[in-house]
Amino acid sequence: MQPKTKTLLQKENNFSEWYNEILKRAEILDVRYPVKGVYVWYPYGYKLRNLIYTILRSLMDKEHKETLFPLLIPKEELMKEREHIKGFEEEVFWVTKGGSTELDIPLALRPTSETAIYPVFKVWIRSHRDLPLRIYQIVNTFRYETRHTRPLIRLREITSFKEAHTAHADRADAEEQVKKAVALYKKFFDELAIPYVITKRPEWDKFPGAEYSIAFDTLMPDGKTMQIATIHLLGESFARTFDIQYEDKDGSLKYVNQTCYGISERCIAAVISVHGDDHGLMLPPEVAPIQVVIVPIIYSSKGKNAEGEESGVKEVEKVCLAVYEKLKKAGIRAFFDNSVDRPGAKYYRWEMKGVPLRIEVGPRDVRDNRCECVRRDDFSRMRVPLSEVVSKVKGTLNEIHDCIAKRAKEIFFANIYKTEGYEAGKGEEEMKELSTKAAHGIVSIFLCGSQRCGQEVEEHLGVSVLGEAIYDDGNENREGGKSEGKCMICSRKAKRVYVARAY
RNA sequence: GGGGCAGUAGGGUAGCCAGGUAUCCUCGUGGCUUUGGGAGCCAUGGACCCCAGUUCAAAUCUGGGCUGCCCCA
Repeated sequence: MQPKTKTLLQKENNFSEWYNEILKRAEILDVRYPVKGVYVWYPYGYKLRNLIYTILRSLMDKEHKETLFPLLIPKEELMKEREHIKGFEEEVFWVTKGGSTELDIPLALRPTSETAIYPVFKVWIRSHRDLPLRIYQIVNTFRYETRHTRPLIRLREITSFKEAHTAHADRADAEEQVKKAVALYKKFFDELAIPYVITKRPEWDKFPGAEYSIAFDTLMPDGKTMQIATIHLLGESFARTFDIQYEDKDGSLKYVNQTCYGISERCIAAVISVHGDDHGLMLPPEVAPIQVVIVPIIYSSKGKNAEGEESGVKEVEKVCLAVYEKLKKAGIRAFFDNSVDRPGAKYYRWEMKGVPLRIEVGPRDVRDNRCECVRRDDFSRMRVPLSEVVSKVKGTLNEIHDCIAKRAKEIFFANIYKTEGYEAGKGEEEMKELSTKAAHGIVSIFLCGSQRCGQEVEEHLGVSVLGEAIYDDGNENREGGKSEGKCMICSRKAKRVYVARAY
């Protein structure tokens, strides 16, 4: 009856430990592979990954074509774009030998694919009719991280990098694409019920080679923000480096204008961390590998009937299977847990794995022609007549999505602290308060664009500047507030900027 | 980037200071009894991160490597 060693986890008090335990117990990732910063996907975790990426794919496929470029990039290509390579140089894995023969040209394992893709863009793009060109791929990329690696978050092999690359006839069209990408990512994270802020990264923190970078950040339970998506306007810099030109209607040769944008398995880390609780994972129904688990309650403690146990067992199983078939037919990912464990053990197992809804069927239910449904998000229990199972389950799954989305948003926005005046942080006390707020959330202040002021704030508050708040319109949660003010350091003209401790 | 700690069965641990017999829990397997919130009993299986050094003898001491974790910047 009493749990002995398998105690509940504590998400709030010790997020780090909670996170590692969850990955293991819910069978998402096995961290025992003997190479630093690379991990093994368990089947259950892999299924979760694929369901999440199915959503992403279907969003991408509307306007992009999926492709696949090679993992290996010759050194010359990788080194072509100066700014770009400066940003990655120290993180590149090199293949320098074939067998025992030293390679003439060292090959890089892609840290990202610009330099693999753009030489091909040069060949593919000839006329204005080839534009806009929008492609994407979902691949693994490699970075020699020297800092502390963390499953799904800081990896040496990113296994699930969705990167999109687009080429356009002019800058206006490229900028339009940036906006579309932002809208697309919004939809994606809304489906995952992950809240976010969108910012324009400061000059000193943009993607190497980009004109500007836009990023989505979410808030982790330990109060640090995590970047979960980035979108870059590349302009003509790569086009000039890789000589990607097209012939315009008037016969003139012009450089293309480019964008690129990406999402990695950090989005999975976000789903796990934002929604999970002390019982384990809590998956949005859209991406749950198992949406409904059916648990049979074979005997009641006193309910063996006179004809012997067999008949009771069979009745319960029959009803379970009937429910299972119905749900399956309705396109719901259901699982009938007919294993030998006792019911309680099954409850704990499937709660850990984040299954949104559990259906229990016992002798009493069979007798009354019903089953019992228990929600993962609030553990509420309801009795459902067998004839209404499918519609009730569908409705409840939708409700669960809305509830966990709402809960996640409330927590998120409760942890954004907005200042209005440039007086903010002027005195010791004020600075202290901001610092406290920044310790477990996001702080919104006014800053001019200079790196000096940015760094001063970073040092004083122990934070990173995420960037200028943008694309706020249309989000009911970002209640008003001035968008322009005076820099809290130098009091020059400034914009609203988010700062936080970041991953 | 700087500092600290650790690695013992599938998982979690005791033992290490002070060298000699590896502890407990969980887990796996077989069996019987059980089943409305982590079942019980019996039997059984399984480990000292790697390389070198010191030593009659190394999980234990020394050096190096690999891997993991924590704190600070």
